[in-house]
Amino acid sequence: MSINVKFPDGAERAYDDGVTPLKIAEGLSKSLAKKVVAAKVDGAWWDLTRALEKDAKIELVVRDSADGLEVLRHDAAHVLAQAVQDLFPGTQVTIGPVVEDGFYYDFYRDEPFSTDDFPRIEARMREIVDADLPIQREVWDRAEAISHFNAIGETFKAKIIDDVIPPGEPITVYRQGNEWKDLCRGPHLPSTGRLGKAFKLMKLAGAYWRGDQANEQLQRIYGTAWADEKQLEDYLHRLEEAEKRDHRRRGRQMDLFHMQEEGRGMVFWHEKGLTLWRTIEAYMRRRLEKAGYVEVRTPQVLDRSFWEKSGHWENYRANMFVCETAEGETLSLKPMNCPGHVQIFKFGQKSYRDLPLRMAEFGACHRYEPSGALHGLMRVRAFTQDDAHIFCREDQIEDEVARFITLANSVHEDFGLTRDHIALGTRPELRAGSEDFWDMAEGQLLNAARKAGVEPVIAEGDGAFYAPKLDFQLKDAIGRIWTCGTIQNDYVLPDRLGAEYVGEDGQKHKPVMLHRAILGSLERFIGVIIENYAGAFPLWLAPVQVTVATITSDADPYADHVVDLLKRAGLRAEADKRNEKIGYKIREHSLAKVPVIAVVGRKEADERKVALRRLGSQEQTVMSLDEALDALKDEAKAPDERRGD
RNA sequence: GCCGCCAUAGCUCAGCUGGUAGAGCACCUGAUUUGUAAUCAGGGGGUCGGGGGUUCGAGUCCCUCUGGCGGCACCA
Repeated sequence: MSINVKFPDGAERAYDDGVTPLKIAEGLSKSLAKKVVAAKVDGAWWDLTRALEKDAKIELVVRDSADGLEVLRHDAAHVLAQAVQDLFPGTQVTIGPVVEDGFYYDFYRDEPFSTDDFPRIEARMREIVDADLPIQREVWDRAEAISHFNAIGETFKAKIIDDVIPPGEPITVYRQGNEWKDLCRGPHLPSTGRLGKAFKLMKLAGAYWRGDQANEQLQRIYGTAWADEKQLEDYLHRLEEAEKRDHRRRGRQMDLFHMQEEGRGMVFWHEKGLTLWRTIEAYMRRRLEKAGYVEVRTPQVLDRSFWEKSGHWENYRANMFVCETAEGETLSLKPMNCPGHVQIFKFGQKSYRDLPLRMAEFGACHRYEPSGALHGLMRVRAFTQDDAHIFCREDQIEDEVARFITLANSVHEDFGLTRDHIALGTRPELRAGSEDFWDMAEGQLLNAARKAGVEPVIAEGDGAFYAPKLDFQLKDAIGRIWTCGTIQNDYVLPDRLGAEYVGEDGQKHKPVMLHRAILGSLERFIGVIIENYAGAFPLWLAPVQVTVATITSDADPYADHVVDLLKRAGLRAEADKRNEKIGYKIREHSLAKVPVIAVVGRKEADERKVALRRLGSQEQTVMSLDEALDALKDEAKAPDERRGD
């Protein structure tokens, strides 16, 4: 009997019964046989040494493809697990999946691991690779597998079979060498040698069994693995580059902000950082005003009874900063702006003619975040949202959401961020409202997104407890994804707080409230753009736009004059008149990422000129002062001003 | 909050197995007036995160607290 195999390019060949993908690869070319790590048979993963069972379409997966890397990383996880169990008897294995750029394995062991153990573990991993242990797939009986894993003390594996693997699905066990084996879906390499040496253990972390805080605490070892050493080096290099962009480091270097012990999760904004803030805020105000928003401001601290009415006391108390007065009142700092906005909406009567009412606030909120969640500017306890609530009729929702998507896209682009995708967070497990309500609310967001020409990626269960949401996932200059911007269609809060408007029919109706933010919070967004631009802000955002550097003190009065004119032209300019060489000044301001350095010496002063030098360029352009003022004034326009919108 | 790691001058870091703190940059002073990514010389600066313990002796070892970092959990 023979087996007919179809290749992705359409070619077909016949093979003897029992042929394996590895044999097929060997028959095609030597180099392919070397590079191949697994196969896909009729679209399903297939081990190289597993015989084909019938006619099939086959795809050979090579090590440096995305699929191939996944196989390598999965094997690396197994090699890690074997190494750990060799070195630390009594350690139980749990799960070891592939993640972006690498893999991890969760272990259960009484004694903690230390990163000091990594060299030993890596060395043992290399021995396992060198030994080139054969890896074999075995199909086990379900009950037998459970009792076997229990018998050898691998209770987590037994639980996986019991709880996770649906009955009827085959139980596959991979044997690595003679002794070691692991429950695994596969596929795996034919032998450990094929993994190669391009792997490295990266970090150690705590994790919970099945992600639940109530369960056993496990120890997670993260590693990375690549097709070859070059790729590994490149990856490590990328990590270093990303670290250099770190907003916490750059924030310090550029004197933008700092944080200190007594205010965990609270930011001290320095002059330059606040300049950046104000530039962004001013830009947003222009955008919002043009988009038909009104701006309001609501109180920082409100009585407990207020939060009881809004439902926050019941649902959000754990995250609220609560305080008491000498007179015995209990108050809370606002964790959100929405209930306050409803009060403004409710003040006086609203008519359908007032809708949609788009109410914006740069709202300073405080939330008690768990200490372990705090992270630089990205996760803080005091932050300012570019918040707004759009009160509208149900039939206006889709249009408003679509308009919002358009606005948010435009804003994000102006900060050099490109959209990766929009996520639709659907009903979470704990939620308010009926299934019908959720069907309707999710449908509205989906339709609205499509109306704006976007097909959202579904994020199952990611919605808020009262409403589904659309989250903007943005990609920065080095390809990292950040969530900035969200919109939710809330039917619950306006109802709960008694917001009403008078409709065309003269009757009272309940408005729907769209919670939305474009930047998210100013803090976090500034963190994101610091990393996106690696501190080298475009001219319109740079805290210091122009430094006028003198060559000798002869040019000091002229430098002051130039700075004065630049400031009058609306530019943020400083003079550097220090008694230093021009090379030194250039170097310093270049490292400080000042976009334009204007060098002035005696010659420039005499001729009323400046020599402009742009960040990242070695060239100097000498031009008249007036020319330079005009040019810089124009270049420093914010993107919206440039467009004239 | 949980697990692991870390905490030395303003910053980046050195300080081996315990023997009473060091570099570069920054800062201050002086000299130098300089033409496009670091001018030279001198100087000041640290209760080694806090507290406790072991020891003749602790930056170094142990305990504890605080904070930071990396994950996990959380993230309307």
